[in-house]
Parts: sequence; C-alpha cells; structure tokens
Amino acid sequence: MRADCRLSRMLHVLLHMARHDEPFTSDEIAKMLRTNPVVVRRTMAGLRDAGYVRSRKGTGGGWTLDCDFEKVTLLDIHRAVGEAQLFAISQGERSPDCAVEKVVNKALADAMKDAEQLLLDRLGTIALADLLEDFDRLCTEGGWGKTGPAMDLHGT
Amino acid sequence: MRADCRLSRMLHVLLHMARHDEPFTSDEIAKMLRTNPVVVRRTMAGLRDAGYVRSRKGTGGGWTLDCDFEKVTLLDIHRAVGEAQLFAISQGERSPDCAVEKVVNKALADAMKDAEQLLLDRLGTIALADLLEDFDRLCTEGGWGKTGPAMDLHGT
DNA sequence: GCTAATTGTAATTATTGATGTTACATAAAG
DNA sequence: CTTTATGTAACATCAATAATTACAATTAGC
Repeated sequence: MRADCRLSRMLHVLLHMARHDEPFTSDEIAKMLRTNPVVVRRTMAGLRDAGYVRSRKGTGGGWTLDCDFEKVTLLDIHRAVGEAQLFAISQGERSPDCAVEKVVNKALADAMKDAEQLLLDRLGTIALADLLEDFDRLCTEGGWGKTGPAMDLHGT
Repeated sequence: MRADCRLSRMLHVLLHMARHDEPFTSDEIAKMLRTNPVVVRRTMAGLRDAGYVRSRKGTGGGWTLDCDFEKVTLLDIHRAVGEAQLFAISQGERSPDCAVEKVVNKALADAMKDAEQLLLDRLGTIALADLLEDFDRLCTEGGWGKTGPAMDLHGT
C-alpha cells in the first residue's frame, strides 16, 4: 500500500488550528496539506468522532479545536485516524501447519511486537502541547537549538 | 503496497534447506511457500548475491545452502532480500517549508527511528541457528514448553 | 424562502510496491 | 539433442491509501 500519512497530516492541521482563531474550512486545510478537501473531511471525521475537533456546516462554518492539548497524545490521534497498521513487513500466515513457519512467525512476531510497543509508548508520551511548544520555540528562537533564523509561521 | 513477506518466506526456506540434504528446486520451494517459482528465484537471488545460498542450473540442480547458520542473522536476511521499508506510516514530506511540518516530522521520525532500531537490533541478535534450534525442539519435544504433540516436519 | 457556503458521504479512479504470471533465453546433465 | 533447471524481462494482479467526482444535507444571511 502507499505509506499512510494520516497521522502526520492530522498533527499538521491540529497545530495550525491551535494558532488560528477562526474555523478552518476543508478547502483551506486541503491547500495546507496539498490535497483534496474530501480527503480532509474523511480523515478529520475520525478526529471529530473522537471528540478532538468539531465541524460546522454552512457559511462561516469549518473545523475548530475541541480538546485539551495537554491531554491528547500522538497515540490518541493515531487511533482516531484509524489505528493504521504500523508495519510494512508481514509475519507470515496466521495459522501455519508447518513447524518451520511456526518458529519463524514466533521470532518475527516477538521482535515486531516489542518494536510496536516502543513506538506506541513513545507516541503516548508526546502530547499535542509538546509539539506546539516545539513549534513556538522554533518560531521565536529560530531553531531547536540556535540553528537558524525564525521561519514562516503558516507557510503550508 | 501489500505487506512484504520476503523475509518471512526466506527464513522458512532456509530452515527447510537446513534439514534437507538434496538441492531444492524453485518449483519445490514454490509449493512450500504456496507461490510461484519465478517469485522464488527473484527473492532468492538476493540471498545468492549475498552469498548465503547457491543455485545450479540443469538436471539435478536447484538451491543449496552456503553459509554458517551460527553467523547469519535475521537482519542479514532482511538486508539480503532488499532491506524493505519496515513501517507503513509516513513521516511527511522530506524537506518541508512549513515550521509545523518540521516539528511534526521530527517528533514522528524520532519515535520511528528508535522503534526501527530496536527491531533491527533484535533481528541482528537472532541467528538462523537459533531458529533451527527452536524448530528441532518443537519437533522432538512437541512445543516450546510442553504444549502439544510433535508435528509434521515438512508439512509446508 | 432562496442562494451561497460548507460539510457528509458514496462511488469511482489513481497510485504504489509487492506479488503473481507468461514467455523465452541460457546453462548443465546425460 | 532433449530434458531439467535457473535467469530475467515484461506484464497483470492485489491491497491499502489517496485523489477525484458527484450529489445530498445543513446553515447563514439576504
């Protein structure tokens, strides 16, 4: 399959929304993400169902935030967009008859399970507020350290 | 893309080869893996290029092992079959103009890098000989613990 | 109420990379 | 020279996301 960029895209949108008081329309968000407004609605529907954003139809409508950035983690967003399959490699058949396959499956499954757990744990420790803090620092100080000049806040 | 099962399949084949003195033809291997002999040749070409197996044409030909099972790890095989992309989720654009995207990319890339490293390290610590040992134990003792009866050695 | 602005969603097509298949060339055995 | 194999190019299939098209349903404002 193509690489899944829903998590990445949604984080992008959420951070922009946090620094923008008016609702964003799906068209505006689509331009930010260089995609299509229907893709935006489809993906953000997950966030809405999870209660992280609201949408309103009609003139002046669009998408607004409805969550506490300190409480919502990247893992929450990952789950809200559909909890995509993380790995691109397969563990083989689910119920192998072959003893060799059982051994191989177990070794791969064990290794992948640990890596997956690490990644999910990691996503679970990063709150949206942490990213926002990084963003603000990047804009005011010009880098995570002192690497460069301040950059365009809403370039994309 | 579809899930990549090359590593899993090659481990399957290698273990079978280790308990079989004659060369295996691509057709025989294809039946084991329930796939096509061309797929087998294509995938095993990587193992041959890496020096883990040899192939011989003509009558009585086929594939034979040519490596030390104590020395070759799952990571080696992973690399030999093309070092497939491990994750199905994307980190966003490679050179984003947008500061938000930079922050998001960095957070995701860091988390994924650690998980990937863990998985690769893990694969690097498991030698083919370890799997073979598991296999032999599973066949003689009937399980990793004492779970069940011995099972068919070459069922698939 | 009418119109324009928006989201909601179904249906269809595009994309991407592995997998599967067909066809044929090449080499080795006997 | 025939048979058995691998080697490989070319093309079709598959699966999951992304992109697009089309249209229905709300909402604001006149």
